[in-house]
Order: sequence, then C-alpha cells, then structure tokens
Amino acid sequence: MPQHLELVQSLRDAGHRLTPQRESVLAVIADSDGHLTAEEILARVRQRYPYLNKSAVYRSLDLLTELSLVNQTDLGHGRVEYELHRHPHHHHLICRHCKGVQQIDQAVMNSLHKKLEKDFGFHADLDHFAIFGTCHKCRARAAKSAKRHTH
Amino acid sequence: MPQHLELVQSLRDAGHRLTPQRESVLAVIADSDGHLTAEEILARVRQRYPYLNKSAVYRSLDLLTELSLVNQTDLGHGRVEYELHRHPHHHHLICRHCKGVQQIDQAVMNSLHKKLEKDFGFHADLDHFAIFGTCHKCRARAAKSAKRHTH
DNA sequence: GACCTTATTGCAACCAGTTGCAACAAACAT
DNA sequence: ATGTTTGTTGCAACTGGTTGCAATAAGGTC
Repeated sequence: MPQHLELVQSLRDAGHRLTPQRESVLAVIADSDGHLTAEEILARVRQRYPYLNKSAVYRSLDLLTELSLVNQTDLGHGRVEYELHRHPHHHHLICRHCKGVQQIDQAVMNSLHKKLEKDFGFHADLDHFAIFGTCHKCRARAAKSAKRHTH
Repeated sequence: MPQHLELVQSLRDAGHRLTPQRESVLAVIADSDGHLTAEEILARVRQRYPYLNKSAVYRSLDLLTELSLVNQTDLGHGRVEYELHRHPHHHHLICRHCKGVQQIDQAVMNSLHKKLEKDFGFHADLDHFAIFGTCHKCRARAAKSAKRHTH
C-alpha cells in the first residue's frame, strides 16, 4: 500500500473525514523528502487539485500534526516548515546571532524524553526540535565586545 | 542600582545606543514579574512615553532577547510572551490536545544543556522552554479512538 | 439512490509580527 | 556648543497565519 494511503487510513480511523483537499495535502507531503512551507504545499497541490484555499491547507496541516503524521518546525526563517513524521528524527541547533543551523541526532533527546515520560507522564514531541542559542563561533565574538557586569 | 539601569548598562556595553524607546521597554519588562505580550508592553510604555511605535517595541524586544536580557516564549496562545531573563528558570509542557500548560523545573534540562555544550560547543537558550506534546490524560483518551495500523 | 447530520471548506476580514526606506537623533569628535 | 556619522525610529505596506460564518459535501442511514 502506498505510503499516503496508509496515512489517509490513519485520518479516517481517528474519526476525520477524507476530503480531496486533505488527501492532496497529505500526498504532496508524503511525496517530498525535505521540508516544505505552507506556500509550497499550496502551489504543489494546485497542480493536481486547483480548488484549494489556503485556510484548508493550514487546517489540514494542523490536523495532521495533531495526529502525529506531520511535523511542524520553526527554524527561524519567518515561516513554519512541514514534513512527514519519520523515524529516526533529527534536531536543529539554531544560532540567534549568525542564524546558522546545525543538525544533530535524535539520540541527544532520549534521556530528556524518558525523564518527561517518567516524571510527568508527558509524551513530548521531541522529534524535529528547534533549539535556539549561541554557536561556539558567535560566543567567542560576543565575549569580546561584552564588558558587562565588570563595573 | 535599580535593576533596569543595570540592564541598560549591558545594552550600551554591547555597543548599542540607548534610546528612550528601548529604555522604556526595558523598564516595563523589569517592573513586571510575569509574562507580557508585545501589545501589553506597548500599552504600558505609552503611559510614560507616548511616542512609541510598535516596530520599535518588536525591534527592542528582539535586541534584548539577543543580549539574553529577555526571554521570548511561545506558549501556543497565538502570540509570543516576553519576560525578564531570570535565574532559576522554569519550563512549560504544553498539551497539543487540551492546550493545558504544566510548569516544570529548570533542572530537567541540565543534562541536555551540558551535552550540547560539550558535544557541539553550542550554548542553548534552554531557559523558559516550551515543549509541546501530549499530556497523560489526553494520551489515554487518544488511545481509545485510535485504531490505526491495526489492519 | 435520496436524505440527513454535521464536519469541512471558501471567503473575506482580521491579527501578530516584519520590512524598506526616508527622517531623525544618540554618541562621539572637534 | 556644533557638526558628523551611522544606528534607530516611524510609517505604511506587507507577510504568514487565523477566524467567524454561511455554503458545501463526506459519510452514515433508510
């Protein structure tokens, strides 16, 4: 069974209706292996199904995210990026200063994930996480110019 | 020395100009102990300094965040919330289903923080983190209705 | 197949936040 | 004090995303 039909089945099993809009959005995401913005998804869907409103795209994406079929990631580019929820995941370290993005492995989160599960019964969506901070290059640069708290 | 003057000093030490706009924004945040939205900040600043544009507020907040004087948190309320960067921090577990927010202690992040520092030289802003996922109540509920992948 | 219920869509107005650019003013030098 | 430099602001237009509501259509029932 093609992947997106399997996903469509998850949708229906969860009690949601299958509309051509939703099916197209899901198919486009399943066909792509990278991140897609909502605008890209809208454009691609319209190639095969031109009757699509942007509200429907956003609403579909929110639903698919809620069902854990899709990941939403804000990499600080001013728009959210969407992709199929896959295993294993990776995460992103994003520098607030130089805007650089560095990919890191899922494994880094394993112990945190377990801890949240154990201590709080909370199932965290730690797949495809965006962590903001300062990369080692920018830290060195900042240390020079900052003479704070030395008075 | 009052707190916000100390913060003002950090601004100047980092090579930025001190404008009445920035000073007012910082003073308002330093005066409040909870989260403030940009709109609330704008309204409060205008009580003491009416000549303030919303762009200046957002630009000030971005700068203050970059200097680690302020935290920005997206708790899923549709707008970002701002507050003074304080120690020790806390974090939030936010349920995507019931939208419930649960506060957890900074300590949960300690080992992750150290690992990112050690392995990647990355200084993560893990203070005031928002972690989305599913709380234990909603997990139980979801397990019932989802018959996915059982075919 | 026709009917009914109610989830979903399209639309247009809206909201939070961003941007390009000309006008302005902090900080520094004279 | 005055002038110069250049970082910062105000403004208005814009962007990505959301919302309320009437119209539509998916999926179930007979």
